[in-house]
Amino acid sequence: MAEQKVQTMEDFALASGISRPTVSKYFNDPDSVRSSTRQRIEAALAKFNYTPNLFAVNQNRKQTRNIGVIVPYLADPFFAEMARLIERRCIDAGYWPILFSSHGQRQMEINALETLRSLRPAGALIAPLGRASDLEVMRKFAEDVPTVAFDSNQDIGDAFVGSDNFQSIALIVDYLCRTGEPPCFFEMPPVNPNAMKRRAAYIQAMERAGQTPEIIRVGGQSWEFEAMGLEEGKRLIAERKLPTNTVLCSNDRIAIGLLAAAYQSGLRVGRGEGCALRIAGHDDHPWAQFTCPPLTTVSQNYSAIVERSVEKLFDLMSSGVKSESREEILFDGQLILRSSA
Amino acid sequence: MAEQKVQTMEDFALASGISRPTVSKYFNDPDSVRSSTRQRIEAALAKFNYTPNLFAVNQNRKQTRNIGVIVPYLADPFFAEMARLIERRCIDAGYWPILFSSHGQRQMEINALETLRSLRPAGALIAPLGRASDLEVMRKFAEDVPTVAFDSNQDIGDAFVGSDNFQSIALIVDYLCRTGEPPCFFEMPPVNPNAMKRRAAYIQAMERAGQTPEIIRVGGQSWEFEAMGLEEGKRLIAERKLPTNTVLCSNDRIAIGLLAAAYQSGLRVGRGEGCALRIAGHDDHPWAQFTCPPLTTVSQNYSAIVERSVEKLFDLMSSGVKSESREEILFDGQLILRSSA
DNA sequence: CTCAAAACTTTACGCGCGACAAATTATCAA
DNA sequence: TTGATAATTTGTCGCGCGTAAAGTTTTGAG
Repeated sequence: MAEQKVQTMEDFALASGISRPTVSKYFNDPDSVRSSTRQRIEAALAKFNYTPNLFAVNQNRKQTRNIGVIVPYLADPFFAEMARLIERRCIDAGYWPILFSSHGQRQMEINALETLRSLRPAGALIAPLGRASDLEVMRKFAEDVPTVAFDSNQDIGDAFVGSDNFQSIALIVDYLCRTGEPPCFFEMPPVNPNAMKRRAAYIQAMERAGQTPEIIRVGGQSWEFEAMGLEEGKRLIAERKLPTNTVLCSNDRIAIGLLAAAYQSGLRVGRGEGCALRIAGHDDHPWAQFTCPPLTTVSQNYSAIVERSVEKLFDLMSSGVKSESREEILFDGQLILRSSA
Repeated sequence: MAEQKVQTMEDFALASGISRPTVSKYFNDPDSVRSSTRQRIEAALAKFNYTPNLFAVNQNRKQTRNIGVIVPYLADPFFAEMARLIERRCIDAGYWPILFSSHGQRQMEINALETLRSLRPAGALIAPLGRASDLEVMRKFAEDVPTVAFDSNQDIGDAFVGSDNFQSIALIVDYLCRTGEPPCFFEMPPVNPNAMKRRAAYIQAMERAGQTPEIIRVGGQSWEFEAMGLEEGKRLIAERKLPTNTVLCSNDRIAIGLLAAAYQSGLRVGRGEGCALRIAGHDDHPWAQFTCPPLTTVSQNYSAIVERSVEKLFDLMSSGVKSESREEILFDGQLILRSSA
């Protein structure tokens, strides 16, 4: 079989005995051609292993099928998992997700936005860095590209999808108050609005329960939450500065660090007899089930958040009009009882 | 200021008073134009915020500046970290890394390769899934694109960069034998050659030390190593089937699961008095320092592996010729002593 | 000031494909 | 069989840019 090189759609059309425009139509929507034609094309496809040149395709299409996905920190399994779900969902819908990580750095986020823009994406799903974000740049981006924000509500994009921190934090505060000493609150660094909201939600929930809020304050902009939880935790334990024997951590990564600190300090964590400390988290991080002891926490509804984000984005993309009002969609968290609290 | 729309390079050239070919030259290499010209262009750039259309650029360039990066499982922080380092390195060198995750699935890896191919990348850095990989497809890909494989040595690509499992496993086996009961070996699922090599290395090291190898066998192709370590570990402990009081895990994620199993079974882990079990891992996973107790392990030289992979790829890209011999570059591991063993 | 080299401008072509209009052919119901 | 309709073919244009050739200007050394 003389396998001539089939590089262009022209070549392929010739080789398969179909005209180029029809082949083009097929690639845009396989169901738009007669089934007999489709079969002939697919037979040729199997033989020649041709793929349209994505650059040429996207240069000419009015709208590309690219969807940009930007997450603040890919080494955080929470975002890795979200990214995984989003990718799958987009691919299934016939789109091409392109993943960027800001790696916790302002400039990387800006770069990602610029690169993304030059790809003329049909839409974007963005979890902003938060305080480190350049909102100006992001707003300009969102003016041109349908954008859904998730996780961190920075008032950018045409919609936001995330968790209701006030509901979820209240849930676990109530649980902790009901089953033992009221919790103090181990903050995460104020990198994004979630940090602020969770703190406020904690205060609100404590006051409603008639308790005095106690907050372990944390500064900085670092995303190395585990290290922070460990170091700060060791110090607090050594200096006996923990206000109560129950600690609610602003997120699970902080809790993982604090669990390590407790272990290294010889404190037994849990809600049973002989335990000196209760530790709870927030997010239901993929590895919260493997900590020692397994972490009691509030789950974020990963799949619901992804599902609605993508759905909302597709709506925006197809409608074409910029809605004047920014929609905010919040999902409830769920109590995940394990043995750490 | 009448800000006319500057969309194309033509517009931009007109607006900045420079000819289009010169502008084009500037974007390809800012140093290739006279500095006075460069300043004029950059002044206009600040004013008009123009970016060349990536699709048009890449369609015409003989070689794009895209570099494909494929990892088997992005939710694994080891790969997340590797991806992060690779991305940074490529961007610094003026390339555009595009990240794909196979999510542990054969078909996703094939898709990634196909999508990547249609981006006509200048090169690719691939950590293959391993046994689940379609080697046929991968080899065909590597015929057309300069490819460096890392982490998992599947005999594809023009070079391989990774760790010397025989060196690293021997290191920790010797340490464990020297300081206590010789270790048994808790396998990872045989997803890739590393699994096989580490097992073989363990056997070799034990025999050289005059000890009898004891292997806890694991099957399947799952990438959920922690869950496997936890469940299998609980079973083994409950049924008292652990051959020795020292367990060397094939990687840190297995060890994290086993640590959780030990904790939940009430076994104290460590090398001190009153400890029932020693557990060691392999890789120096980003979170090995936060386990309870902190994990003794062998580190992989992340930065060296990344550095050499990227360097090797750039060599291949610039030389243009396919070297007839496949180079294999292995780095030594280093003993990381913490308190789990 | 002179002159060659370097940098620039002008002009033109082509990349691979989407999109469209007009002409042709295949399909299916009556 | 006929006609209407859907599907396909033919032909043609243009997307935004890289690239090359040929002509023009600028630069800097002597």
